Amino acid sequence: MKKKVTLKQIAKELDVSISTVSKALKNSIEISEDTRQKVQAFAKLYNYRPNNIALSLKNRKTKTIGVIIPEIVHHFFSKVISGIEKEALSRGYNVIVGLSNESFSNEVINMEMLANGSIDGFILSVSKETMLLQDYHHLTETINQGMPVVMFDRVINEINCDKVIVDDFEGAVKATNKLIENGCKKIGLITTKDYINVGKLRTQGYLKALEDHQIFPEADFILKVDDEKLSEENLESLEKEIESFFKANKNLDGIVAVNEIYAITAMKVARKLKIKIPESLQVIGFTDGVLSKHAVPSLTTVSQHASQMGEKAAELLINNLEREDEEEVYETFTIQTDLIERESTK
Amino acid sequence: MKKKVTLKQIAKELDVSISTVSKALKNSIEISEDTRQKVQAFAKLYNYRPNNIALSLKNRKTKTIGVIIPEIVHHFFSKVISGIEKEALSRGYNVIVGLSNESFSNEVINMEMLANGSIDGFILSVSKETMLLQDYHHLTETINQGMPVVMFDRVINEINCDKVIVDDFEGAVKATNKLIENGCKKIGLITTKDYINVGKLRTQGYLKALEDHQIFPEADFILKVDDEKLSEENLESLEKEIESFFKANKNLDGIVAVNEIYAITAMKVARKLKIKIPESLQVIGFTDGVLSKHAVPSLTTVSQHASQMGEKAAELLINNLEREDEEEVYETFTIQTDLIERESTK
DNA sequence: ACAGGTTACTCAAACGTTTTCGTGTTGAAA
DNA sequence: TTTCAACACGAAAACGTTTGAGTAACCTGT
Repeated sequence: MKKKVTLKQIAKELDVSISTVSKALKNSIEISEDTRQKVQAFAKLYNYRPNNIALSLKNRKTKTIGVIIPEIVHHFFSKVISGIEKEALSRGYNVIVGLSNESFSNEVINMEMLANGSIDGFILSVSKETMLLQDYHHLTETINQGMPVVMFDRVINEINCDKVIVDDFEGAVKATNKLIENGCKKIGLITTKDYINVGKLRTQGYLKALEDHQIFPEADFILKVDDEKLSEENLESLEKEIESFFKANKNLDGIVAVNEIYAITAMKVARKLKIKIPESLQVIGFTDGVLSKHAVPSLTTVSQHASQMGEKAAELLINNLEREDEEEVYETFTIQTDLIERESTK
Repeated sequence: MKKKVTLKQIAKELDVSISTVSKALKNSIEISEDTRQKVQAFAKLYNYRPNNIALSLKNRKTKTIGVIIPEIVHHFFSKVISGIEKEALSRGYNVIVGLSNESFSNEVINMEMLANGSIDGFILSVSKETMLLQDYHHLTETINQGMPVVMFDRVINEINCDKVIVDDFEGAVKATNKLIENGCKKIGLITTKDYINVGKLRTQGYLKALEDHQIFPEADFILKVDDEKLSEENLESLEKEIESFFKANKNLDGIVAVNEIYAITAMKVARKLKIKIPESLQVIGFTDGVLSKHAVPSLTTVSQHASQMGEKAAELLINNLEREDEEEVYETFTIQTDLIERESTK
């Protein structure tokens, strides 16, 4: 077991100073051709690699970015991470992830753990609890300490930083328009409670599209799912809610759902109620995940280009980190959505 | 913007030495009650937090573990990560992820990036390409340098380190037995090429179960999917392969598929061919992901307890890191599978 | 009054780098 | 022979922390 070799050890072996070794490895002209070769050969032989931690300490930067997300077992978020990772790797950065599990305190703990020198900047999407509590002190504090932050998807408007968001409003408009074009007259919406920003925006988009087509929005056609009681395991309550929603509104011929699970579950319930898709009910979801692709019928969906979001977020952060001048102009980048048409619409 | 405060700054402000500040904050008895209070108050006021990087350098350990996986947009792997994260957080460790994207060179690059001091140990599942090439020098080298490694799921037997594996063999036996119990006579297997270890083991389990019940294994009943040409987007080739497999073996009444996608696709093809599930064909998959849960009919599946795998892997690694004595006894921990019965079997 | 013992601190080294500045040796020009 | 640049290298500081060893100042007992 040969431990990692350091400059000091090389220096001792070759009977030169540490500085000489360092310079030789950097091909400094201060060092004679002779010693340079000797040092480099030796370093290669012992597979010398500079110690990252020492470099981080010296340079006051770690070349690592911290990512905090609510959960990772989730197509959207894992896709965003893979986008971040891709961009990070290509620019020589590492990615360290923290999971908040939708909990405020976990989010705070994770950020504090990372903010003490471990990383150069944050990319994050806040937890539901944080949005509910509206307590952003951990965000303002880290930003105040001079650590750049990029928020994505679930962003906080009051916080002054770079942001990458999906054009949720426009996505919902597109989806709703599509259904209207396809002849739907009674379009239902399955959405979340309003404190989730993206749910709210999508709801607004849905309403806008109706308005544009002079369709009067029926309050009954909107189901706001209470997903407090909804866990990965407990999907039955969701099914029940949707089932009574369908039963209460038998004449629905189109559904916009603000996420994949809602859409898939709606299709499942429709099947149970012998409602034919897409003949008598057309369904459009959000988030182009595995479920949409593999469902039967496959689900028409609004793609949010999660990977692209991640890449953009990483790009903004790294640009910020590597910018010389300290001008603080924050950018909000909007990712356009695409409607991916599959079998659940005509 | 107030930058992070250091010991040195506190020392200067209070006109004491750095050591005094450090000791005062650690409640050392060497320091008088008076100064201790003064220092602690000041530190609290300025929200002092020790710099992690400096600590890492000093202690020669980073309290960070590196995780290398083939891809993250994948229910199994993201679940493993969440298990790792959970255990890591509770023991004060951070998690830094590298994605190999099933590529050997990416795996090597990622490992090299992290092995130079950034982390204390690795948890990894090797890429397909690595298994194919059978080039493990990056693994042996890091282990030789004294960096602990824990492999999970896709492990290399030749490498001497802690391992966490799924009892793939037994899982396949259970699945196959279940089908036999349920009255299936002609059970097909949809599997991968043999170089994927887990695919191989599951194939062996399938064969063992048949043998135990004196059922002669028909070579025709085994489909080895060539997933070189299979991407996330390109699922049609898979569908075609399975369709011709079904057409060539019309009398199949049971299917064991070694992963979720194969199983779901098999169900999709069956539906297309008007084969009723579970009446005339029963299907069991592996990996209890979202697809299994939400498919119609929902899929009976062999659960691998991915999250538990992650936790165990992290536990093994951290135990190893924190063990005083250097006894190198490597453990291989096997996670038992569970058969989760749903609608795709009788 | 003085040895010996507390008390409350400071010093300095160490972790592994990079980099500025300093310095001894050489060779050549004056 | 003197002077000065060029060359090749070393010393030391710095990043932020911890910690063992060193040291003043004071107190206690005889």
